[in-house]
Amino acid sequence: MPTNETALNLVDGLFQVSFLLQERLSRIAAAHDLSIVQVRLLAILRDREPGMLELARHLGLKKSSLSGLVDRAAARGLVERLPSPADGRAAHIRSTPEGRKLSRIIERRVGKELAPLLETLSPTERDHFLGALGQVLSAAGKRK
Amino acid sequence: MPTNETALNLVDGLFQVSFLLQERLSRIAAAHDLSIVQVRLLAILRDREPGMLELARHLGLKKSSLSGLVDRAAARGLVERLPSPADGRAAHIRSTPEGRKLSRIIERRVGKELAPLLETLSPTERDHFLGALGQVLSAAGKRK
DNA sequence: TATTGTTATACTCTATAACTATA
DNA sequence: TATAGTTATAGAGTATAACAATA
Repeated sequence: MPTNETALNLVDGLFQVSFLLQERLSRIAAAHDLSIVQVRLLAILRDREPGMLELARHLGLKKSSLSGLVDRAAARGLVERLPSPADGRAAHIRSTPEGRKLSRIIERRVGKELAPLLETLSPTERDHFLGALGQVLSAAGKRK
Repeated sequence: MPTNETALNLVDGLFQVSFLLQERLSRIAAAHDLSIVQVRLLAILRDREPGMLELARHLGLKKSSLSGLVDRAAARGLVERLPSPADGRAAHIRSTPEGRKLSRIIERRVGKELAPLLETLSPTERDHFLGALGQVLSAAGKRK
């Protein structure tokens, strides 16, 4: 069954690439004293000011886990808590200029490190690759 | 520059898929009271009996980090330490039958959960996808 | 009562530095 | 001296459960 064979190898290859990306990102983040989850936090806050619950959902965390995460980011001046005008219980989280700057630095650095890994692919191959990734995300409901 | 555009989207798409995989794996592992790193540990031990340093290198960890990791896995009866006959300082780590069984269960479960995400791709698309992943790994030096 | 968020507590994971035992 | 591994210690990240304040 060659089809199943490919499917199996695909799962394997996907995880190998996934771990590769996580390692690279982790190393780059660590060079700026950040963890992967802090990088994700800053990335989300680049175009949003969500509440704690919404942020927890985006990151797949419990709200209590997020409290500490935001505490540590806030202590470093990367994010700040804003009281919600509409709801006295709620807080909105906003990244500071320094937080956004750091996020951009990380993003650029990651792009620069990963570019060589993609340059061996022809433009056509890249298009197909991107298409396949899109289909996977779509099938997972991560894209409309 | 459409080529750079695709490259940028590719990095983005790769990370989206990567986080998707990590979340799925994490959830499946957690259902068996395992972390991702414990799953990786058991996977490595499926066909090897490495020493602590070699294991640390495979996992990208410091040897001291590995001590605790192996401690916890051993306490659950998933792995065991064997004295090295050749070197009195060294230990070899071996997975127990239960550890190997658990590793197979996780692997099957992951395959079953991810299969639907790949079924939307045609056999040809899968081949191309697998080829692209292989090229990325190759460029990263993760493959000969 | 229900919801938003924090706090208390406990555990895993990781690192650095110091240590033990063997080579 | 050098190497394989453990231990001590510290901090991040996560979860559950209990709590406070507001809706």
